[in-house]
Amino acid sequence: MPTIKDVAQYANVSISTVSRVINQSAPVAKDKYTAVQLAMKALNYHPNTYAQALVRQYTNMIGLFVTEQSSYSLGRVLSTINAMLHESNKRLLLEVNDDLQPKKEKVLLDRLLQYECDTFIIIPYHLSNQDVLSCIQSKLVIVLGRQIDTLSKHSIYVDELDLGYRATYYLTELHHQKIGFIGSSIIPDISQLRKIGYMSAMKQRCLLESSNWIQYDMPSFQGGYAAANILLEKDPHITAMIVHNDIMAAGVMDALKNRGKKIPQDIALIACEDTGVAKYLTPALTALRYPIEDMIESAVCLALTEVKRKGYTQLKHPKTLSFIARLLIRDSVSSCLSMQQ
Amino acid sequence: MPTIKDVAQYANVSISTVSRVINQSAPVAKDKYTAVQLAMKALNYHPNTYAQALVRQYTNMIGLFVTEQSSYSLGRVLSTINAMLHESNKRLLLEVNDDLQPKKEKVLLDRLLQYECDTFIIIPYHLSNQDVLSCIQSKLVIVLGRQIDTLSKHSIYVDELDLGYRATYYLTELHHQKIGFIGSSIIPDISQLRKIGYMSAMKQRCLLESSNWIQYDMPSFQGGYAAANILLEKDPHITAMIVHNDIMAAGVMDALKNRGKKIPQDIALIACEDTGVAKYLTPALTALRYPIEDMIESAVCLALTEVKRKGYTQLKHPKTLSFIARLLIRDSVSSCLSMQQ
DNA sequence: ATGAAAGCGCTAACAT
DNA sequence: ATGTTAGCGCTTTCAT
Repeated sequence: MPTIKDVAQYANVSISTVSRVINQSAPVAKDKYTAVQLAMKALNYHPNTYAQALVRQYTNMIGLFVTEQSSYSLGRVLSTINAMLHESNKRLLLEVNDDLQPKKEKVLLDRLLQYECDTFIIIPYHLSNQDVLSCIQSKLVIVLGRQIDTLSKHSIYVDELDLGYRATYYLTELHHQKIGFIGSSIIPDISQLRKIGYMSAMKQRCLLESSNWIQYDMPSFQGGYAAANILLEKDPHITAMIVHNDIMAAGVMDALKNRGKKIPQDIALIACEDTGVAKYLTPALTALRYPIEDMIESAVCLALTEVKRKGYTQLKHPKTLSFIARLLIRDSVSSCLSMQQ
Repeated sequence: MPTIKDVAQYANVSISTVSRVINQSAPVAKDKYTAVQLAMKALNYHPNTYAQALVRQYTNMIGLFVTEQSSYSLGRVLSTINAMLHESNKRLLLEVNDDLQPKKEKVLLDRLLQYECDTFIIIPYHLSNQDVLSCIQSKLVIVLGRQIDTLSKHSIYVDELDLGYRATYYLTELHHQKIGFIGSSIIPDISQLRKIGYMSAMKQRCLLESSNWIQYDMPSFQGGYAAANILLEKDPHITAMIVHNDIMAAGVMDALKNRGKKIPQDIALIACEDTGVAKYLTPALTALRYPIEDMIESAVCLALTEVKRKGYTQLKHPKTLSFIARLLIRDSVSSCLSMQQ
């Protein structure tokens, strides 16, 4: 690999001059300027980012922590971040955990955070807010998907209470009254908020509620399958279910099929998260979808504005850190009035 | 951030001694050793990887290029790589392209390759082998999913001819004779190999083949939808279809449904790639699945053994660079004999 | 066994 | 406008 010295030699100038063309940090005479550019091209020179980072004290590297099979579609998260970082000429250092490895989450997160990134964007999954805070220490970290008060300027999240409320309200508008709620047993915070929304919508519509209608399980196909069966054992008269996510809902659908229940004729189904498979299910699943792209965009804006360096295109600070899920109406919900009772 | 100097001061030793404890590169007296360790803990010291990289001339960083919505499940790829790199204490620098941005593929790949990674693992998508080679130059790159002769030691791929052959053979065993073939119009190399496999299986089973049975389109839901319609217009007597991937197959299923054709009773369906949604479709889709985990494992082994550094756990060189897809039999194929003609 | 010092490739402050 | 030089944090000779 050629170094700045090689370029200087080739172009017959000092290394400072080369540095000046690279960074456009000071005026350089035209002839020397082009000579340097030619030299760089001829030698296929690229500045060593490690040497730059060492002296500049910033790295142009953003650290990202995500979990596979979390509430977000990994592909959307990554390609959105990547596109934005590309524009800003930043690089992405990635640490991915597997959703089946809850214990590795802290280890991997700690590992990532010890690296010399300018900022970190993390999407915690199993970790509690408390654990997240303890990992972060004094580092510059943007947390996605959690509302953390002590990190109010740096946490970006979906209003889960609103999400639960709206899912429920939508069903009640279609005259459903006996509505089951299936939450995730491993991310109780989020399910808790949604449940509050669910209950407040039920109350507002003057509907009864019953603990028989609430069930928690793993956010997996198997979890959904199990939870749906339990729910229907407890109360066979349920006409609708709100399910933690689409994967779990696929399990619910399988359970309903085994019991000879048709969707949406016998049971309406709505998923609180669309990880991407919802539209491929039969019937296509009505679901709430996180505005991932917007959230990521805000996160990256925050991340980049925090790292104040000259010459950056000033990114506008996001107006809001709280986002609203969008209801995607597909084919798994119909009016209770048209149901085969 | 504390530096090695701070640690040295705190522990009352020279920075050389601290370096020796960090790297275990030379014997250090017990008392000083523990003093240094205590100091590192007390100051929460982590060596600056940039400074290390600069002097060592290697970075412990692996660059990865992938495309969202490629033939591979991004999540599986990333979490497998990450787990392996974690064991070897390497970091992952990621560049992701979007499958809808074919032109950005070269730009992003070039960008990645100019960074100071020890090795690169790339999974090209739209790029031709020729383009890939021109990007690589003299860098240490492992290519996944392509059989590139001039890179024979560094390319890891699935035997696509075998894949096409086996998909076809499986259908013929179930007495299908008029078998449609839907390929991808944007990755013609792979479809071409599969088609050769398809034709050779047809020939071996003494079956006719017709150009009416072969169709190419975009590897998307819409592409599958369109291709299936064209195929059935050309020959309504087709009893089975081999489709490029499961997403495309979902489109095929939609087209068939609109035409009142039931799967597998009227048409058998098999996908050449399972990106993760196959099992959620109705009926669950019989598909061939790339052995992603094994391929990634080989890629990382190759990548790490190429970077020869002392103290590495010697990873065994993979025995083979060519992999065989696995047939996952689900519910979208039944015997032609049992069909409603 | 330990410390002093050179140097990895670069930027930036200082001369000129 | 351009060159000289110190120093970023670390590893690695080279002395001792």
